[in-house]
Amino acid sequence: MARWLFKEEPETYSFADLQRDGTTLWTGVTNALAQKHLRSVKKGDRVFFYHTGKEKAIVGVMEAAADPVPDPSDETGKRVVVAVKPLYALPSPVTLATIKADPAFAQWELVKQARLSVLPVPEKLWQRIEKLSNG
DNA sequence: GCCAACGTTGGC
DNA sequence: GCCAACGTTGGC
Repeated sequence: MARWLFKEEPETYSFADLQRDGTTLWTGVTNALAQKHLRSVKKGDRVFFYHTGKEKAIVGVMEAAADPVPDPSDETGKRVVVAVKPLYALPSPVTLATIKADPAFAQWELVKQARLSVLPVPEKLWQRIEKLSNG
């Protein structure tokens, strides 16, 4: 099972919105590298929900509810979207500042490439974030 | 509000 | 097909 991080502005769609809806289609990813990552997602993969913008923190965990499917709104037929469902909110959000302060994350794309909206999370980093969240 | 990073566009 | 110019994004 692979692990990922998806970014979204909470003003646009927050983790609370996802918990309310029960499931949603993760759409609007247009960047080529982000799309490449998105196509690699498999049903059952775990995904961190990162609130970008003002908040800049990982706030929850969700799960890919299905494999990626073609984006119906994309005429080229090359883009995909992924259905996700919420699993649980993190005990406490893990902020970007916390992540940047920890050398373990120095090589991670979240830090190195700020504008990437879909990125893989190495297993060790995932566990470290869960640990940071638990205090 | 500014600026750096990066992606995209358009002229050649 | 290259690359400069431009626009957008996201962090500070």
